[in-house]
Amino acid sequence: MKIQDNRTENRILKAALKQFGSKGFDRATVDSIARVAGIAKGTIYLYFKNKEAIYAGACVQQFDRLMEGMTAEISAAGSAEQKLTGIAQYLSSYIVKIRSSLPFFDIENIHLTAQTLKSLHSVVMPKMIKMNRIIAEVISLGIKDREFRELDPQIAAFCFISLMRAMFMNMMFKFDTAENADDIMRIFLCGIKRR
Amino acid sequence: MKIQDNRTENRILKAALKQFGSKGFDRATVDSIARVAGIAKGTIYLYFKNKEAIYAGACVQQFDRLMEGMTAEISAAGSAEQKLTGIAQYLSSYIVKIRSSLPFFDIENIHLTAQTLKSLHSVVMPKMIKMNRIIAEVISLGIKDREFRELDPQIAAFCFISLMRAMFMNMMFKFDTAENADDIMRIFLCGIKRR
DNA sequence: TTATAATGACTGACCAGTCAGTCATTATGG
DNA sequence: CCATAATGACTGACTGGTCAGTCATTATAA
Repeated sequence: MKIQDNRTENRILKAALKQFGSKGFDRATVDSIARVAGIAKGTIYLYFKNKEAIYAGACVQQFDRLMEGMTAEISAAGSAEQKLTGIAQYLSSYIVKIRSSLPFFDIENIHLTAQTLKSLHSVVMPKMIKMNRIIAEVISLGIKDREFRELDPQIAAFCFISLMRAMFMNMMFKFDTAENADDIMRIFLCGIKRR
Repeated sequence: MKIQDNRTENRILKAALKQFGSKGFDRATVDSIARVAGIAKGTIYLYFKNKEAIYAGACVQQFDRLMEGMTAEISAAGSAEQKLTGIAQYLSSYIVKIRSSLPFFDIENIHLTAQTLKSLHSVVMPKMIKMNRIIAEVISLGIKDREFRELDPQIAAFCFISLMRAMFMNMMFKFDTAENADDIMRIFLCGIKRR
């Protein structure tokens, strides 16, 4: 009962990720989330106030997991370039793991959803800003070490994240990613490295 | 029904762009499109088979307009770098013009929608591929002129478009774009230029 | 007068959220 | 050790509201 609490909530979030990921907010039904989670619809409302809250919950969980893995990569030894490459690889492996729910990570989709569903904005925005800051810090480090040229780390971080995201979204629709990923990374790194 | 009233169809598409742009496919109602267009709902169904067809129509119209403007920039004199900068500026001005409907151009949103609404996929995909090819051709030119280094033009084009899109989406939510745009362009150009 | 264009009330399907009731588990007390 | 009571997690039929698409009717123009 008490212990199961967590299990049930997690089952809901897992099902929600899958449903929202594959169908988007509006087309995923609470019924379908319940069905995938293997529980009754009513149960969901014991754990979440409404549909938006389910979405927000899944969002926060995923962002937190991503952030955790990224910070692990950053604290590993190596140059700034190596850290960025490490993050890219980590993201890549994570994304493969949750492949079928990938569209959930379409940040612009989150943006859009957050715009429509006001309550999401306050939950998701800080996470996105934090993620940008974490990358920006790595780039700052690279600039200080004269590894990268002098540029605005925030903007470079924005480019990094945008390219990552675009690449993964692309991966969804074609299946020719492996070598492209390196090429894209190279363009980005050439763009910020000292020469 | 013989000679379709072009004016009415255009009013519908214009209203559709606004509604789909600000609310997304599912939350924009056909009623609201009719209201904005200043006609009755039934009239819409004289011009479009269903809601999807309205979306597809607006999509195609916007892509075509964009493509037209881009090819104009490309045929202007100048280096490949100048052409790319020209395209970026054109896109920027276009986007400012249709500001309130910007999310409509969230390509990943289209991706998502297209996945759910299979019929869209076949309409939108070729346009996206064509857009990528147009940019790739400019980059190929730059490589041939030894302006850019040897790299896969398709992938570089993908990076260019991804960064453009991300930038414009960002513009939607913050308002600090003007100078950022240059910085982002510089990172990209450094990434592909010969050194 | 006739053909065509436009209208908007209506329908049927769908879905978020509710709530009265079930049942397995745990607590109590004799 | 057993019988009864209390708990609360879980259920799913139901409701109220929304919206895409239809069609009988009306307006317009030729």
